[in-house]
Amino acid sequence: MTARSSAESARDVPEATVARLPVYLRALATLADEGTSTCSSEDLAAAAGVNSSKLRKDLSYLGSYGTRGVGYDVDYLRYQIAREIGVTQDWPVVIVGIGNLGHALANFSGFRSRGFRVVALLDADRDRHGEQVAGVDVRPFSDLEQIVTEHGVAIGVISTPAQAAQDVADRMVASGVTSILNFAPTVLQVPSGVDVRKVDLSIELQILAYHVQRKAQAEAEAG
Amino acid sequence: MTARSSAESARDVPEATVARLPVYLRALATLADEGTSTCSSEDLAAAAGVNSSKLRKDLSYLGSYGTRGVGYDVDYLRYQIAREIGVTQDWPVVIVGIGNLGHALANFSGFRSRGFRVVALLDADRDRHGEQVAGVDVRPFSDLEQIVTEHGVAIGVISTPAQAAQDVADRMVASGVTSILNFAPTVLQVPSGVDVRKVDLSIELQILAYHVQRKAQAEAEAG
DNA sequence: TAGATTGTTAATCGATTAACAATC
DNA sequence: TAGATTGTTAATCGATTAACAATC
Repeated sequence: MTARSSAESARDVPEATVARLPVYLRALATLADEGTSTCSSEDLAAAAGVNSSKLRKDLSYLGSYGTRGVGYDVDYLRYQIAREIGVTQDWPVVIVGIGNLGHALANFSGFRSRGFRVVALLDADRDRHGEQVAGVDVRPFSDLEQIVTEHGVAIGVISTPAQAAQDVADRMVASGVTSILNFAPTVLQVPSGVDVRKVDLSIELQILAYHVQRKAQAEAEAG
Repeated sequence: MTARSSAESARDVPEATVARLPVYLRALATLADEGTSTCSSEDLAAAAGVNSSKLRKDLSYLGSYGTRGVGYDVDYLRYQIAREIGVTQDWPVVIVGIGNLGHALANFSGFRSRGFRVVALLDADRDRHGEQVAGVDVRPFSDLEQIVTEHGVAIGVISTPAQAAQDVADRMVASGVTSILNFAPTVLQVPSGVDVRKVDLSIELQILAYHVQRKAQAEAEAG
């Protein structure tokens, strides 16, 4: 619909690349902590666990931030990637479902250090209201809309049981949340334009189990 | 090296398909709970959140378990997928790092119901030893090798801080673990033949942040 | 200049999807 | 038989990778 201004950095970073940018960002942070000020694509690729061709291709979608014959300035590249992802600012996040997992998420230190700020913890269970987790009050789920509006929350985290998740997602979307990280083991239906990413422990384990079984079969056939 | 016996079910299920099989399995379980005994690829695809072409293509790698003009028998297909993944048996799992997240994982009920059994919880911190979490004793990390050998553990879960994770992975691999689910925010180096899957909260949030930012930019340009 | 390393090209590989023949 | 739905084909799309020209 809108003609893309050629002045702004080329959009249309492939999804696979977007998913790796945070990995590069972390690898760069580690290199910086170790006192490294310059690195080659080979160095950074090794730290990120990818091959250097892929790394250079990924970075090429953002711009030309390296120097031929020299490599990349760690701090500079770090800033450019952070800017591309959008974590030079802080994102307010709301967590719904303060059970075991919700507790762990609320206490997760990586939140704050990586560009996110937990502005509210919500739970449907009255008995939890008023309780403090990681210095934040647990409040009624019905406060969702007010909190989202007040803090301009765009990202919601769902750590409720599966049967509550769809309703929570619906309420989040209705309140203005456009991106959801779902830990509940269920498929969420959301309108187009809303992004959902899911983290599912038992799915991950089942994928691993498949490979264990396959390796065992391969051995049985070889032996 | 070994000629594949043509009698056994065709191996070489694409990785993308393997990652979806557990999703289908869960959707089938939901359908079964609702009393559905037969479903079309359209029904199952909707429940799994994929399109039906993809579903049928995925299932075709396992065999021909449907009936043209009719659909799939829910229980039968469920068993066939469970068998393919390898979750008709129970897999012993060890969790290392019993902090907030480790607690949540140990208490996770989906473990048992989905083909996994937590046989040990290990932590380097003496103060936690003897503590019980979800009915399982927390034991010293040095017990790892004995436990892996005794129970034939192939799958290990790492929920330690980042700086401990590589050492834990090394010790797991040395003990005989061939598949690792890593919750620590660090890239693990493992020998070939060992599978690692990682779950990383801050990476997931950053991917969402990127999309929120992109949507905001698109709106700004349109408006 | 010579050596090093980026950014890009082009070939390859794997995944998705629509369409439809096979068949219940 | 007619209608429904699978399993498969083939076209398309997106991701990966090696190779190398550009250039510091």
